[in-house]
Amino acid sequence: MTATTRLHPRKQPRQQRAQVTVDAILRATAHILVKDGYEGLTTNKVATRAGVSIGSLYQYFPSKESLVGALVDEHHTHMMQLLGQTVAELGAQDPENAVRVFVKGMLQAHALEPELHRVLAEQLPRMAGFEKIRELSREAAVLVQAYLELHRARVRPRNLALASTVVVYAVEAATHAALLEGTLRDQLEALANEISDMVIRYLLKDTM
Amino acid sequence: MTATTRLHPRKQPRQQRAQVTVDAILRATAHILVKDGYEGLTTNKVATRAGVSIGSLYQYFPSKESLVGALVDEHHTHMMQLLGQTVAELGAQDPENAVRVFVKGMLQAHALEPELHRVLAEQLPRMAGFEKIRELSREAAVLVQAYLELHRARVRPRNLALASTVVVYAVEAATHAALLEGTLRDQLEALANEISDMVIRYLLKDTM
Amino acid sequence: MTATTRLHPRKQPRQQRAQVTVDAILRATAHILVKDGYEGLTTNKVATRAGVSIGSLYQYFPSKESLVGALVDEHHTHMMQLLGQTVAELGAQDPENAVRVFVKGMLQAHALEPELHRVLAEQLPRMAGFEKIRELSREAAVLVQAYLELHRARVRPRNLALASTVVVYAVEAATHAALLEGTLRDQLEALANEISDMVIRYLLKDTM
Amino acid sequence: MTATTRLHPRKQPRQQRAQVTVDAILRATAHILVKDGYEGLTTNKVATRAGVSIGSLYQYFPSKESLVGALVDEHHTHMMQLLGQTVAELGAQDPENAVRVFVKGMLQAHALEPELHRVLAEQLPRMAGFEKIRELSREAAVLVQAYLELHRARVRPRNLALASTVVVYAVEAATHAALLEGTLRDQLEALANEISDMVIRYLLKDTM
DNA sequence: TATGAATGAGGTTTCATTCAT
DNA sequence: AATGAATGAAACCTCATTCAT
Repeated sequence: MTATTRLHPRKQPRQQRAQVTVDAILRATAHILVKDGYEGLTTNKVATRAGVSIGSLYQYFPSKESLVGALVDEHHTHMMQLLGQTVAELGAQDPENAVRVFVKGMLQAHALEPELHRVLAEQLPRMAGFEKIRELSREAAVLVQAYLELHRARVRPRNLALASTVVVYAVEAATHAALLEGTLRDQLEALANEISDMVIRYLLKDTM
Repeated sequence: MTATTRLHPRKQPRQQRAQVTVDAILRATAHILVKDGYEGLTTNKVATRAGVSIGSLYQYFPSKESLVGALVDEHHTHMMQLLGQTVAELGAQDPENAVRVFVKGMLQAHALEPELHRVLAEQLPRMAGFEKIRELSREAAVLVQAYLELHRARVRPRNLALASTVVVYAVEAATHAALLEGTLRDQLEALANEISDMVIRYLLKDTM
Repeated sequence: MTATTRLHPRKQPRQQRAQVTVDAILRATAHILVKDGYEGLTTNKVATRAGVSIGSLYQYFPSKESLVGALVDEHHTHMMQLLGQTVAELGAQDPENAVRVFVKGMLQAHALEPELHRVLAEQLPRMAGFEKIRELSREAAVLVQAYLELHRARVRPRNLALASTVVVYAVEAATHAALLEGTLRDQLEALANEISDMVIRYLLKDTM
Repeated sequence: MTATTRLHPRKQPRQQRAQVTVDAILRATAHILVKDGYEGLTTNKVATRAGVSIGSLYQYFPSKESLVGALVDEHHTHMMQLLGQTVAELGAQDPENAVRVFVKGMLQAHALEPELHRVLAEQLPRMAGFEKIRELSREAAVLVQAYLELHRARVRPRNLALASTVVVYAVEAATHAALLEGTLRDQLEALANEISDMVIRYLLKDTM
């Protein structure tokens, strides 16, 4: 027996009924995470809200961590799908528009389930299996850096790794601020413009 | 008034040895928060590490939350002191240098106790008494906006409230990334320059 | 609504073995209350004596108070059932006999579990949920007053509310004294006669 | 070292200052007992309310029990003094008046500090040292029985021990009911008359 | 397979009491 | 004598997890 906790779902549900159960459990987990935070998340609460017995929950998730881990995976996948579509559109654009599209894409990705995203990003203990949400920035930075290298001629900063990191974290932070802190939630359009302006002026030569 | 848990220290130590005890408890709290995260923080661990009995801990802190709250206050005060000094120097500088000084100040403030800062910023449940660290950004934004209004002639964006928010969150996020994610910790100088470049180009007319 | 502790059972047992558990817990509670008093009652002692884990206890009783409250309810119900039967027989009797029957009924009701009754009546803190045992007297007084009003012609005192209160408390006290103080426990018959004599002479005209 | 807890005050205060301290402590104990019940009585609360340090409290009372024990003694002494005076007047009265005087005396003795009396009578754990309040009835019964034997010619019941017990407990219970349950507190005069009537009719030949 | 009863380690907190100053 | 800091056993209670049905 290894010392690590089980982190992965216990089995793939084969029957449709089982898939329904797994979904109910994940939805209940998300609901309680948003309502009560990670501190307030208990497996019994999840089971009750999902309308299944605690025994059934443990049929599909061998531990509390595997439960949260599965939700993190799911949420991460959703966001990356959306972001992937956005990035796919980037090549066709001139760099300035590309920035605007990317920033808007980031905002949209975070708007998917903003409250759940906040809990997953801010309140999870730092354990194996929970890192994916925070790694999202790193993944985005890689995509951005690749893009910048393709358009190196138009790019002003020389250290592209550093520049892409700065850009991604800045965009991400402003996005978080906007969606989660509430103050900016009704001026998303204006905000997207400001962030885009900032990034364009920072990254590109001879603009605006 | 809601029936929340007691959040404030229970009594002021009057003898010197009591002050020593209180300090030891707060140091132990910080140590364990950094090592094990909020999830791993227990009052018994704190007391043991502080070398005092669990009873002594509860003489001064009526609940686990009050313990963390006191640490948050302390850390917040330290950071604001440092940041306050930085801001005091700003008036004498021309805007471009002011940005560089400010960004450096933010980096220094976060470098004070970076790992503790990370836990306090990222892992605390959202409760009354734990918000101060996250409000730090809002406080900084107010300072920045005041500065921008003074130098409005040199400032490019028109919506100063939005601009200062974007700037502060961006700086803060890049700072976090740098100090906490590890990858950038040995290129702080370069990072400060990049962030400063970004902010200057975004905020100021006719530069660089 | 005040923020009092939870006072009511947490959930109904659905399987039979759960009912067995709940019963065992209540019996253990009674046993320990009698042996060690309310001060000596701890949830761990109860669980151990009941032969269940502390967790099982808290599945059914959300707090120590709810445990005692449930026992109070149960005991109160038992006593009122017995007393109700006695009162039902009263109508058929002439008043003098009715008194003798009632006094005997009170003695029997208290003889049900005299030591438990003592603890419940004498040692419980005054909290919501623990009042029922002491209210028993008030309930009995209401029954008595109704009876007196029916037989007003034979009754000597004019203030029936006062008279029934005096009678009930006097009977109750003498009963307690007899069953609990020990000195009188082997002359219950004689005692019942004395109390009845007293009440009859007090309440009824032209007797004895 | 014996296994029993220390029950008696640690030392007689010699100086007047010390007597003041002891009084303050006992008054604080009474206050908290009335306000919070025995459950809510803690030595630290007592010391704080008395305005002395916890250390000083333990100079005079070696344990919590000795503290309550001292208060019980004091209260018992007060009541017995008052009752003693009443009983002293009894000899000069004819039996019927004697009963009325005695009942009134009982009511007065209980009216001394009714709320404290209630807590001491109803909520103390059954330990050595706390029994005095409950023994009060037994002591009163002895006095009553002595009186009845002196006036045996006028007394109707033959078993004087039983009769005096019945009488004393009945009086005591009605008194408790009156002073503590609240409903009767404003008709004490009428109540004294009812109780007296009851006792006279029970005890004496050819009356009323 | 599904249920929910049962478990118990371990968490937070209190409070009578001791002891250094 | 007085202070109040310190102690720690023991209380209440939670919750992830197991297992009998």
